[in-house]
Amino acid sequence: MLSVADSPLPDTAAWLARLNDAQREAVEYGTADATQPPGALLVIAGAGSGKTNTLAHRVAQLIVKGADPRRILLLTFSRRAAQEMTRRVTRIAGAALGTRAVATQSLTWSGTFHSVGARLLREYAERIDLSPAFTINDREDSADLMNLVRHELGLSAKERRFPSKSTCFAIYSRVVNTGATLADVLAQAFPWCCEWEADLRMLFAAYVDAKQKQSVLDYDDLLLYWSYVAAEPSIAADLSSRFDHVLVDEYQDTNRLQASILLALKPDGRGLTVVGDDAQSIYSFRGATIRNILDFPTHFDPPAKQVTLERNYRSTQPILAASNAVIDLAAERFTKNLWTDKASAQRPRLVTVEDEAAQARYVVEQVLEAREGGMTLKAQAVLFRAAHHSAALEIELMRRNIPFVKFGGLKFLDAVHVKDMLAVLRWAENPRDRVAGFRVMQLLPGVGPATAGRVLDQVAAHAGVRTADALAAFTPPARAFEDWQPFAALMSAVCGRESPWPAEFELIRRWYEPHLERNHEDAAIRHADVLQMESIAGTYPSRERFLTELTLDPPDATSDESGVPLLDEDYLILSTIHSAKGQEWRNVFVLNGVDGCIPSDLGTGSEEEIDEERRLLYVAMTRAKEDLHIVVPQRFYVHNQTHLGDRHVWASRTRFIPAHLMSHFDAYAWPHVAPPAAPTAAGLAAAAQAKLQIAAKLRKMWE
DNA sequence: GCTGAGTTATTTTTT
DNA sequence: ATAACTCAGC
Repeated sequence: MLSVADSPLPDTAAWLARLNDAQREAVEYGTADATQPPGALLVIAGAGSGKTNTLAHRVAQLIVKGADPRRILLLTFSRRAAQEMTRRVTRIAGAALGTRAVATQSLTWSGTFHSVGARLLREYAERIDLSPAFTINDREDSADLMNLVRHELGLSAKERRFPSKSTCFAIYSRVVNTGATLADVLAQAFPWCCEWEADLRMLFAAYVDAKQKQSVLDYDDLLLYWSYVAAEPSIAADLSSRFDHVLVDEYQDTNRLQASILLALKPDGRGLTVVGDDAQSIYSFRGATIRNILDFPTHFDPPAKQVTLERNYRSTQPILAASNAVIDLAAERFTKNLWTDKASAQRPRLVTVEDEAAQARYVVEQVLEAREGGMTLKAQAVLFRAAHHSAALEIELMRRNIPFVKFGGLKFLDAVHVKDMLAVLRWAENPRDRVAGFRVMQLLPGVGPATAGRVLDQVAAHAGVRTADALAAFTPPARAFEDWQPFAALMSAVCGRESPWPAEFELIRRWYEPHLERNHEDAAIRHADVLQMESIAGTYPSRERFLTELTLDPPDATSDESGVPLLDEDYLILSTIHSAKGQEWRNVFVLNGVDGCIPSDLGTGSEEEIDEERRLLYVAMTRAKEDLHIVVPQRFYVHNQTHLGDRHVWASRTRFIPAHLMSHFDAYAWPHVAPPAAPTAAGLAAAAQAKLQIAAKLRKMWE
């Protein structure tokens, strides 16, 4: 890793001077003349090594050196990363370009794979026989469509229960994203569904057929269609020539399909930059494969240039040492070791508490103590493996009136009332969208699946007739008679665009209000959500943009979760580990550092799965800048995990921190039962060993 | 054919 | 705690 010799500092622009040598090498590689894209570049960037900053500087450098920002494609995996990246590129390039900052306004092709895919597909739709007015189904919608198709095929009336709609969809999605066969996916990830292989195959064929007939795409289709477009000879050249530079963040989380898109865009790798960290690959359940990043260099001839960022700017040395020790036990050898010069006497804490309630109290107490010491709530975060792990803590926080925001878990779009409203809009936007129509009509009392199905068939049969007219002509069942007229009138108004966007939203809301009132005890709270939606709707230029962007970039939570604080207030961060990727906080708590949570009981099938769980813990630990607490409840309450009902289980410390790593931690019990004066390493090791053995024996009983 | 009550099974993480 | 399915009653 040399670079100083190639680009002596005096020649380097001042705005690059703050980067370290490796970062600067990554930024400047092949940019002497940005109109001549260099060969492929792989940046292996460890946690906290300034990855986003480096990528942002590289984009800025390309622009400074003459690249056209409108011809730069900047792809990230998550929406949050996309926003952060765009923000930083704009700021850094703005500073570097001075008065020419206007140029950065044109960095238009920046976003998640899915959102960029959606934009491109709308442009190319006509040429691939796809309606440009296609609507996008989120996961729930897709599962609903799967369900509809399943009933039509008669797969619901079997002796043994068919997999649930979301399981069916998860299987389908995995097949698409990994490119593996259905049989392999079932065997590896869904062994309990193997017996349904033939039926599932039939179901998926019908599902694809239904999507095409209805002009709806699911998330996977955005990638799938894109990859086909990119491979289509008549379009490929046009598509790849519109981007001089393609930069990809979080490359370790891309799957086969995404890699194929990149290769189709830049077959020889010229102009292609990917950044990632193999040690932070935690999305294999979505089909992400670590091979993408490991094999990247050799895809090209000559092989891609590789730069490794190993200096960590985030965490103290003790935190980093513990994290390195954890990841070091992975079966696969990793490509780097992080270092820092941030000294600290405070080792990460490993705190044993009695149960989840005590865990919640411990976190609250520590958070408040830190805040009294001057650390804002926003500088602190609580991380956990699964969204529901924070339930006890959320209750405690509400009880004590501590504001918090939760990332991951329940989504705004998952709330029934939000979905109802959206279904009306989606059906108006795309009359062929059966899921939407199906949902809307069943809001009317007296209309069930059968009636709704009949109406949809009639609408579909009279292709030429406007949906609204077909509705008006329909004779509803007697019980739905009163409500039918206003409903038909509403659809007529909305489909006919009688009131412009966003006024039509209000029309729909007024129609929906009585139904909301009738169907929900807590209508008032839900109504507030609908009103909030209405004001959000007003910020979008059109119904189509509103629907697309809401599906791809959903807001995080509904307002009925007590106290979604205003943005300028201080609040504690609660987040799944997955959603915490790329973030950092001064004070980090990791909940349930227990076998069964990390690693999850569900993910201990194979060596690869276990290693992925290990990387999850690594990601969680490396989020901490100054203080890291891993909390280990001894007793753990399990909900209906088996047919035995709720019960307590005795948990043992996560296997990822075995006895010989304990020297990296301050281990103590809370509240202080016995003073942790000098817990000898041997004593701790023996205790841990005993616990592990008992836990293993208990598990063995059922094997 | 619709609704609501009662029964039974339910695998986490995200675009 | 919830979704999905079945069945009795209208």
